Amino acid sequence: MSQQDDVPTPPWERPRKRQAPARIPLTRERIVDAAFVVLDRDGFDKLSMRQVAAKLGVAVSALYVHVDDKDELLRLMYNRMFEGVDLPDPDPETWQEQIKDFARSGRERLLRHRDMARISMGHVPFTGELLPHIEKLFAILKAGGLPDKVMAIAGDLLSTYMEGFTLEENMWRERMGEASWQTISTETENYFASLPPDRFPNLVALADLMVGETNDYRFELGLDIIVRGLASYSVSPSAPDGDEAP
Amino acid sequence: MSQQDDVPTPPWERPRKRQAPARIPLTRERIVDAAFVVLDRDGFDKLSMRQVAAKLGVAVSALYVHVDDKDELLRLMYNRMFEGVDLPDPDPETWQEQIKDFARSGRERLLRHRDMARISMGHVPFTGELLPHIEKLFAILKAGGLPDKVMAIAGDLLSTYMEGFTLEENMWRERMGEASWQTISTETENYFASLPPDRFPNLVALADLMVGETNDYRFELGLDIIVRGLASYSVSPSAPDGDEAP
DNA sequence: GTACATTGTGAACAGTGTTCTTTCGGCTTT
DNA sequence: AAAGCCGAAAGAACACTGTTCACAATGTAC
Repeated sequence: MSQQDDVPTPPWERPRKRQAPARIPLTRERIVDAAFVVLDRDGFDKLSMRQVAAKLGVAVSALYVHVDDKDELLRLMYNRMFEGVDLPDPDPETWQEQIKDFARSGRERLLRHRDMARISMGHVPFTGELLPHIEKLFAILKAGGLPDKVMAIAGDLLSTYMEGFTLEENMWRERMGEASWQTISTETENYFASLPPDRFPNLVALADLMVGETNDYRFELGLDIIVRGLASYSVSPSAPDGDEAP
Repeated sequence: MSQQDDVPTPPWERPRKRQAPARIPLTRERIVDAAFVVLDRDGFDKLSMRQVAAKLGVAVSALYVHVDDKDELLRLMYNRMFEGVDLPDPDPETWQEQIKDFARSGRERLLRHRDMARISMGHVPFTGELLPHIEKLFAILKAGGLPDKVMAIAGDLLSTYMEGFTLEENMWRERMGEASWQTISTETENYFASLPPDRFPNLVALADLMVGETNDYRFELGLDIIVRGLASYSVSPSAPDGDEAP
């Protein structure tokens, strides 16, 4: 636990000037790292400052030197999600696919850590770090020929769908952690299918489509609906790219 | 606080047989009522079993006779949201408006109580009480000529948007509780407008549209985008009702 | 080598959800 | 009418939570 009983390191072993950091200094980065370890292991409900401190082998109060709040810690975790995001340059030909990629990579990032969607939800989505991404998203939408008022709401629409869908995904998996996904989905499908068909004809009929399909497939479909809706507002001549419905 | 030192009420003052229910019995209903009072007064973060008990003038442990969990209490609050919901019978002519009304009334219900959106989020949306509503929503979508696979995802899409949008609404108002809405929105607009225009041309240009518009307007617009996307999948001949874009 | 400022410590405070045992009140049964 | 009973409420306790405080150790600067 304590390394105080080591002999002092001889001078010729000290590489440059002082000492190689024998005791790794506590930094925001290390705290956030530890928080993610705890999150993935214990879930959001058990993510406490004490657990994070324990993971680092450090007293709780030490965290508060580097982090104001638990809220700030969560904000740092939230911001980390956007590290390395790189949206492509807007292309009027493929803007719909570019928008979809934006949402896909968002969902991917949310699924990377357990309960991440719960942290993401409940954050006003305008921390300074992600302004560049919003800007680029807007650029893509503009390239698609969308009017300003639609652009102004499209960001909310997309992130809301992406976060909400992923949150629901997360919840199904969390709420029944023991049983396998296969078990749950067939059980749920059977439940819907077993409802009285005179009162719930549609629920019975759609039972397999509601839970039987892959989450990936359902996400894609919802995404396509949104993008079609956006495209219907496009004023650019090349908006309907062939497979538009009506 | 305690009424034990009262003299016993003389018999001629007892109205009928016993006593008029001097001590109103604790029921789930009364507990949920009190919980809503606390919620509206103190917000979700301060909604604790102890506060609810205090509101009822009762010990905390008394609540657990009627309610298993805090989770169950939240579930009861969630279910109350759907009391009195009455969707119209499906009409192929106006299904788009019917869908919109569904989302509008949902948002309305969510805004009725402070932080209600946070309770709603984080509930797998299939409690038995609201199966009838989902069924009827499906009926409306079917009347609109939507294929089965689209119907199966449309519910998620709509409720996700409705809840996510309202949650964000709630958050803006909560996070800066003191200042007026007017103050906040102009401040935010100024912030966006003051960004360096070479790096954030779109954010600067859209500043007024993003925060200047009414929440009602922005909600309607997002709703319209979704419904247009849904309608683009309709196979019924009367789907495009005139003002469809392409 | 001494002063300083930063960083980590341990204890404490005010809350939280939940459970346990005890007490009470109103109802039924003699 | 008295006795008993059983569900419901009370009170205290447990194991947590986020956060703050005064104090000790640490390494840096003069």
